[in-house]
Amino acid sequence: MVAQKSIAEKLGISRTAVSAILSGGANAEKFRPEMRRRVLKAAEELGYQHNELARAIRTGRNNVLGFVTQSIRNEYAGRVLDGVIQSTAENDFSVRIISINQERNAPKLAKQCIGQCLAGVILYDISDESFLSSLYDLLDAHGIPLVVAGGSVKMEKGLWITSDTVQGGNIVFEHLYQLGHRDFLLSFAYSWTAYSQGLYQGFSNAAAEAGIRLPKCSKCFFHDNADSEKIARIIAKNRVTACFCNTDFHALQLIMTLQKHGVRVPEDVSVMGRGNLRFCRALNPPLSTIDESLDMLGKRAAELIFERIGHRNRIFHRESIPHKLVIRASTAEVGGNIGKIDVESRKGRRNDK
Amino acid sequence: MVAQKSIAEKLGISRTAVSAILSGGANAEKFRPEMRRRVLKAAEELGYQHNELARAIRTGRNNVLGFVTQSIRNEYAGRVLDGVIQSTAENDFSVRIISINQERNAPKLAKQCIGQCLAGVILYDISDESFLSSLYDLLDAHGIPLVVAGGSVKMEKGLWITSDTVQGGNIVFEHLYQLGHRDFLLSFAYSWTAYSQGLYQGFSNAAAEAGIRLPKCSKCFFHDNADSEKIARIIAKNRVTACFCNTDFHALQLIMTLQKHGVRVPEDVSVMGRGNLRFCRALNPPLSTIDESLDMLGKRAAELIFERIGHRNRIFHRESIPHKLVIRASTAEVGGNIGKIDVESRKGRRNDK
DNA sequence: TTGTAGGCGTTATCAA
DNA sequence: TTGATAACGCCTACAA
Repeated sequence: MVAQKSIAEKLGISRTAVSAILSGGANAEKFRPEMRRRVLKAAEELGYQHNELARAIRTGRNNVLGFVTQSIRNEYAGRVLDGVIQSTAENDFSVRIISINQERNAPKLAKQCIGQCLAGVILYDISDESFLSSLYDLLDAHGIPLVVAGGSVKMEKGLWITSDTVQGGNIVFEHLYQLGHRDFLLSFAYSWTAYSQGLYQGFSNAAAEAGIRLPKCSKCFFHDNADSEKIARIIAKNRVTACFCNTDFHALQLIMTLQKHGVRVPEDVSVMGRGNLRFCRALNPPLSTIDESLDMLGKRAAELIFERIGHRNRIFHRESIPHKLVIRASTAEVGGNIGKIDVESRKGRRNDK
Repeated sequence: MVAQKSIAEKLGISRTAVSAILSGGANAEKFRPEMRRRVLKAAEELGYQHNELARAIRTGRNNVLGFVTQSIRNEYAGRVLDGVIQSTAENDFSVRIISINQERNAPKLAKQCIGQCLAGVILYDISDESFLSSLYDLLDAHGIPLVVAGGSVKMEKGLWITSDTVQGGNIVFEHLYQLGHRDFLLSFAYSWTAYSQGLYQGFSNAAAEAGIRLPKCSKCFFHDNADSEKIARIIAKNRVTACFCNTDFHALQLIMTLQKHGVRVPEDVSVMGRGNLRFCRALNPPLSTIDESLDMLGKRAAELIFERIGHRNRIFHRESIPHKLVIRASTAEVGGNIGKIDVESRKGRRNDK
């Protein structure tokens, strides 16, 4: 390996000079242009490669961020990571992936992060409170900032960045309400998560403001494919005209099931999802959904770390990223087809638009 | 930071002893159990954390692999990365992500890899030959092995691992042929890639062996949603009973378009995709497809690097991973519905099953 | 069985 | 403006 030493020896100058010039900071300015040119030229000729590890060990800072997640093989995590990478690339940092399947071993994870001298750690989609808490403490003891992204735990320490779920539920309601819908079904998977709770809260708050008290059937959960049949039956029985699913996958399943039973989307029932996954636009009808701006989430997570690096005081910070409404063709105005299908179950329907 | 030095000072022993004992190898065995216990206990008490960077700089090897890709936000790359991570975790390595959007700057990338003392580099889905070639040379000069995964360039140096596209095309044909299909349409996006070429070759080879000369209409390419209308028309006109799309996304689009026109899948036309993406099982009908075993691809890529570490001789190695057939409900036996729909365009059809 | 000395490549500090 | 010295944390050879 060609190190600074080789250059110094070749030119017969000190290693100090070589280091200062190659690092290119304010120190390099002090040297004569002639000297600088000679060093740079020699470095080029010898094929010198800067050793980041040596720099990191000396300065005590390694320009690497850790990205911890349960699984990287889903589109959601990929988008967050993409945002993190964008931000780190701009700041000459790089990203290390740490995948902890179901394991929640804080000391072990902290050991990895500290051993690699990470400048900061981002967790995505991990919501085990005691795990997060002890991990935060362990890293904090070494001055390593931790950002929890997309988690749904309430903890009064550390840096947090989440999607604004309440706002998300809000804009879904507004969109559907403006289309004239008054009879809703919320079909949620993972209903126990804070994420789902937030969406529901945002939706029902907005509904309340609009003078609509959600009937019992409007909070309803399903978890697998089989249950989308159940949802379809509930929709038919309860004269529901709009359904909000908390993932695009579930919206997809529901649309397929509805269509199988001859229920048209959006003519008979409007359907919305969440995520704006890549397949949404390929569907028929293309799926209306809300987009979490997950790349922005990742980007901000990295930025929060950059802001914290160097400050050792414990700080509590929480911020959220708003959802964006993505209107496609799976949602439409209500009313055009009432009475044309499934007449019996709809005869008592009020049209309170 | 608590280093070995602190432990040595506290116990009044040499740093050598501490290092040997903590590293836990054969050298540790030489020390008295009593001594070992004392050191381990002190390490625990003081909160000692092993510094990987210092170890790496001393030994010259950093247990980190680089994973380079254009974009990490798609399901394909995520799966490969997942496989890489699995394999690295087993070997106490970790993974660094390097995202190079459209940029193909080999010297810059090599600099990053060398500067971080990476033990090896995996490229996924990058097919620029001159870029790959010079990157290989630059890394090779520093003894860093490079694995090209999923690329489609033919180059006679380095380590290569790809999906067995010919075999993939083969099993698609076999599956459809066994179902009685004789009239095919291949609808490919990115048709210029070696990947697509391989699939086509595998399919047509198998067809030739079965005594079927693919008619002109059997090689047909489309790139966006609008064109799936065109494909649907071609299917109707040419009495096609089975269609193979080279991505699940395109299969999805096609199915949607066909259904919109009242063509039933699989009763009227069988459709296959490639990728086994997550949405496949949520479709109606669930999509039959071929799975590339991308996690296996990533796993093998990492293993190839582990095998090469330490050997500095240039070597050429190429291997491929077979596709797996995933049969769902979008493919079915031909014949049940011939003549029932779209009679005009089908009346001349031969049933040569 | 344990300790000493030296070095990996870099940077910080201080002196010249 | 440049150089000498030391240090970061670890490991390896060799000596005791």
